[in-house]
Amino acid sequence: MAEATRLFAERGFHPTSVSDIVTSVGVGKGVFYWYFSSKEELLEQLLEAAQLDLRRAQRGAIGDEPDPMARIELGIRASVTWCHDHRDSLTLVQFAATEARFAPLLRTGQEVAVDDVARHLKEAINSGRAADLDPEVVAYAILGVVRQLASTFVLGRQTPADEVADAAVAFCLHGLAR
Amino acid sequence: MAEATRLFAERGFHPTSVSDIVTSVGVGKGVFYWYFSSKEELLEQLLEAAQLDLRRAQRGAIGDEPDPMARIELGIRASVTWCHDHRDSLTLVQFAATEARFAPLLRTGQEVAVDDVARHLKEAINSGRAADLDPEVVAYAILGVVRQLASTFVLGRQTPADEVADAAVAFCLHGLAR
DNA sequence: TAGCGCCTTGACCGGCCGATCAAGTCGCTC
DNA sequence: GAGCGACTTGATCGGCCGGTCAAGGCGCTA
Repeated sequence: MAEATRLFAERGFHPTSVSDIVTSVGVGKGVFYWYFSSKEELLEQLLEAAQLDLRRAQRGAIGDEPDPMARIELGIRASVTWCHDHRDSLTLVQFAATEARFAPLLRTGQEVAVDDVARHLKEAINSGRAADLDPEVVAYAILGVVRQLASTFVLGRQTPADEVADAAVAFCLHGLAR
Repeated sequence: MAEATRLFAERGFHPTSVSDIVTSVGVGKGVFYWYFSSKEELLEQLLEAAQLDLRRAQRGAIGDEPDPMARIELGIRASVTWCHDHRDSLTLVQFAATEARFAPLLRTGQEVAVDDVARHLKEAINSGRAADLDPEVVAYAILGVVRQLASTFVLGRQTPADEVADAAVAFCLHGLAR
């Protein structure tokens, strides 16, 4: 339920009771436990759906672009846009990452995404278009930039997604030195 | 109490009860409420102490280095090292950032650190040593890189702090493109 | 209309947890 | 040693919350 995502994101997972959710949706508590076996399972499903959706957005944006550097850029842009369009999911993911129970689930999905980026990077390094750094480390660094800029500027201030994406791409590609 | 930080970090804030803490420390519950007015206040104090300590470490590392680019590099290295030496505090900060009650406290401290970096950046840009990007945005991007690399490699795998710091500096300074 | 299974309700339960507080203990001063 | 204030104890309370369940609607088939 999208409504549950909103509530969790707005008030936090622990402070939001099952009663809150069902009241806000306008149903009885039983129907909740008919569809989900527990409050935690609901969160797991929300997280899985969010990850799936993000990856679909990334894959869609990349399409069959042949240039590995362009693929990375398109992925970054798609991620920022996705964060813009799914603020609540982003908040939820960020919370879940701090809970030992849910962290493994997220880590798995994150590793898949990182591996993807790292693959493009290896290709770019081989063709001399990218610096010869550890692709995995760089992939995590990119993830960090996107995460931080998205949560500060997209979530916090209401900066337009494409401005944020431009900044993220510029920084990731060339760093700050001249 | 350092013990409380450990417990919160290990099991999470909400799942750790006040009883857990006092039992683990080996005192009665009353003594807890003698020193802290609530469980939340304890967390606030832990967070404030952590932020203060991190900033002290950064300031100490930077010293009176005249070169703005070198100041930024020293700051990055000091941050990674601090994360290495205070894993529990880092975990705690990451959690607190996702709770609406504590986020403002953290944001304040974060803004101070970001402003610092942004100031060095402006200086570097004026002397032509850094690219002409928005200093604030770049400062947040650096923060994102440090955060992500620290939590993945320092917290997760047991990568030595200086290796992680090297990678963070290399990426932040020159990006991934060649 | 009788019977049945899917879905829904919301009062209720058991347990936990943050917070309180009456009852101390200990060390200090006069 | 009486008195006092700083500190500690742990039983106890009130409330909340995840989860259960007996009861019933509602639509279907026969």
